This record gives sequence, structure tokens and C-alpha cells, in this order.
Amino acid sequence: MPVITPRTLSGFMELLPGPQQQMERFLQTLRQTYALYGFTPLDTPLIESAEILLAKGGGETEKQIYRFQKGDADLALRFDLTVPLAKYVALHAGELSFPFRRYQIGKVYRGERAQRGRFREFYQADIDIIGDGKLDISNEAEIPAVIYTTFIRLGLERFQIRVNNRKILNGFYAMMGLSDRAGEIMRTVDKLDKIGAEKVKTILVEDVALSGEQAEEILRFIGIRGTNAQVLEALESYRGRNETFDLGLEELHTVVKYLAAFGVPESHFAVDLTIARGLDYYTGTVYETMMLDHPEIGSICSGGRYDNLAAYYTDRQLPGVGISIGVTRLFYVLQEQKLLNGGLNTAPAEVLILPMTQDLTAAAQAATFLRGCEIRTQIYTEQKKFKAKMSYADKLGIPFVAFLGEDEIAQNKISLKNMQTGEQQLLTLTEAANVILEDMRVRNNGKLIRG
RNA sequence: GUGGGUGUAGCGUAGUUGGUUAACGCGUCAGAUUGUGGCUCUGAAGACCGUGGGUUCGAGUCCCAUCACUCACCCCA
Repeated sequence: MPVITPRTLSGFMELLPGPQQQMERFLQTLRQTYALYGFTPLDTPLIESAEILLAKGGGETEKQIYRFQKGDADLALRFDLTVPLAKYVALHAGELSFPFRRYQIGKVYRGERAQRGRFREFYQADIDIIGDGKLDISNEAEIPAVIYTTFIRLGLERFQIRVNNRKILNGFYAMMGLSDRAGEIMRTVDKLDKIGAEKVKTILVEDVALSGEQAEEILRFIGIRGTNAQVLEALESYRGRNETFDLGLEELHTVVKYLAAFGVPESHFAVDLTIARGLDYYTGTVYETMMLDHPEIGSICSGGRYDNLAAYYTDRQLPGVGISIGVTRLFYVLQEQKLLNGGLNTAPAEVLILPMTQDLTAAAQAATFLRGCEIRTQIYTEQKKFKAKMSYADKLGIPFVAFLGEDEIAQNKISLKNMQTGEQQLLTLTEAANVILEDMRVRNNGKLIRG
């Protein structure tokens, strides 16, 4: 009897029923919040032609993408949701209304080595706004506002959305005559928090081949700290030396202004000149969101403004701005830190009917009635000992058990037991439904995340 | 892709300088308790010690290889 050992590939998350319920609740909160801001749901294929997904070509994407042949077709699994969106919008531009606001929650695939909080298959939850020809700057403030509301609704409090602008960075590096090495510099500078200023300087001098003075100038620039107003004020001293920089500074001013109007408190967003991350297609505002108490896990949500993404698929100018929550990473970390609210009901049903008679007609009728009342109901149909039946309800955390034996059937009632209080009453189905519904109302108000 | 670490019941672990029936907790199952779960008590099942080879009278323990997992780097959600 040789059996294949069951296993799940590393970097692929698989949950037990309880946590999966929490995950579903998580995703539901995301969908509801995204919809609240006027985004429409979208789904696109997991597999696309490799040509589409690799249009941009080169770099990490090419190395990490899952690519395979099927017959003559050269196929690949999507690496993110933004590139498929660009294709979608280019393909259907004639049928869409702009600005096109869509949300998409789906799995994406990256063939890299898995690590804590880094998966090979994971959910991203994206929102993007695509304009036709132009896209107003205010959208760049609304996007992080959606994220703010989403996290608050999940129950998360200690997080910060960091905002920067690529034009400011590109303009700054142009001033210094370092445009050609800007990407490399930004990646290095991004490690500031992690490795410290000294090491950043060393890398800039030794690996990027900058002069000590240049490195210091860069560190001085990205070291600008303070309140958002203070940072913006400090940036004023660089104004007038580069057109792109000036444009970026204007944009940043506007974004900061509107963010406040969209209800994001100053405590939850910060202008931060070190962030530049995300894919290299960003051209303006960029975002990154950190959990303040867990900086070690990195960004849980990032995005930004991109102007040319659809250019590979159409001549039409379709600039966009979007952001993506790393759902799997965020969920995994919350679970690990025990921040998920374990008190929430993760049971598959509100009530378990335990038939005591051979014939299941009365049980089936009772279940049908309760389900008609929008009460999730399960019947325990197996011929097991009473104890085993009760223990089933207990283990799954089902809040109510309904006994249905000869006595109850004769009176056209059920014995409803509240598993938490142990209290048991003989009730008609209608009365029982009301008791359960009332209990559901009380229980379902908890937030997914505590603290 | 580069460099470390670890593989012992379903899960988490112990296993002394190599020495005979591989231990413990959780979980599972059964019973105390056949229309009432959690708690407690009693008992049971469950492991060719990742795989292959080597050293040795003798290997879970040492060596080599291999696979898997994992951490860090790279990059990123």
C-alpha cells in the first residue's frame, strides 16, 4: 500500500477551517470597503500569455515569474494584478467609462524562495483608478484614504501610510547629475531604517561609486524629518533647480492637503523621502504602509501613480494610480502575533440539529425552516453516541444545539440549548429562530483584529 | 539565484560520551457517563527516528550524499 505523502508546497498557504473563516471575513471587509468608495469588482485570468505579462521585460519580474509551455502556447501565471489590469483596460477601453475604478482580489504567483511573510502564492487586494488621457491628482489622495478606512474597519490601529513622490526623487537626483544611477541609489536608501545611515553611506560610496560628498548630500536630503508641514517646508529650499522636482513638490502638497480632507488623520500618514519602492513603473506619488509595532515584516500595502503602464498594449494614454494590500502576508502576521480576534464566531453554523429518532423528516423540516430565517443550520445525521454529537458542536464552536426527539416532535417544538450558557428551553421553531437571531446580532459586532 | 540552520507519532518536543522494549505534552479513539459537550480520571491506538549509502560488534546519535523544510541576503505584498 504505497501512499503518496501528502504535502503542501512551501510558500503556499493552506488554512484549517477556523482560520479560513477569519480569512473570508477579512476578504469580505475588503470588498465592502472598496465598494463603498465606488470601485467595481473585476476578475481576470490567473494565466495569461507570457508575452502579455512580460511586456515590460527584464529585471526581477522575468526571473520570478512562473512560465510554462502548453502545446505551442507560451504561458505564465500572473505576477501581480496591475499588469493584467493594464491589458484589460487597453483591450476594453472602448467599452469602459473613465475614470475606471476597479477593485480586484486574487491570487498572484512569484517563483522566489519562500520566507516568513513571503509567499509564492498569495492574495493581493488591489484598487486602481485609470484615467483616459489624464487623471486628476486628487485621486492620488483618495487611494490611501481607502486604505486607511479599510485598515480601521479591520480593527487595525497602529499603522502608518508613508507617502512620497518619484518626481521629487528623480528631480533631486537629476540636480545631482545622478539620473542614470537613481534606481540603484533609491534601493540602497530604502534600507536606511534597517541598516542605518553609516552602512547606507558605505554602500553608496563603495558599490554605487558616489563621492563621499554626494553620499552625504543624499543622506541629508532623505534624512529630512518632522511633521508633514515641516518636511514640505524643508523641501522648499530645493525648489527652482529642477522642473520635475518642482512638479513633484506641487503634487505632494496637493496630496497632503486632500488626504486630510478625505478623513485620514495626520497620525496615520507621513511624507517620507526614503520610500521609493514598489515596481519601477511608478512615475509620481508612491505609497507604502507599515505596521508600527511590527516594522520587521515590511510593507503590507504599497502602490502609486503610473503613467505608461498600458503603453505596451495600446497607443491610448491611460494613466493610473493604485495600491495593493498584501492580504496573505498581513493575515499571516496577524495570526502569528495573535492579533486576530479569536472571540469571533468561526463556526460553520449557528445551530446544530440533533435528531433523536431514526426518521429524519422532522429534522429536515426544522432545518429548512431555520435556513429560511437566514440562520446557518446543520443537521447531525450520523448514528453516533450522544456524547460524540455534542462534542462535534462543541469543537466547531456552534453556539446552539437543537434536540429533536419523540417528545419534541409530539409537541411540535424543539429543545434549544445555548452551548455557552448551558441554558436549555423547549420552544417552537419561530421562538427558537428569534432566540438565535438575537444572539447573532450581539455576537457579530466584533472587529477582526484586536489592538 | 547566494549563504547558514533543521529533519524523531497528526502537531509541538526530549533523547545524556554511539549501547538493548525511542520518552513526554497536545490532539485522536474508548471507558467512567447508552437524551446532554467543555473539566477530571482510567486505558488504547499511533514512529521502518526524511531518504539512500558508509563507519562500527552495535547508529535516532558519527561521516557522505540526496530530498524536504526553514532563516538571512537579493527582491518584494
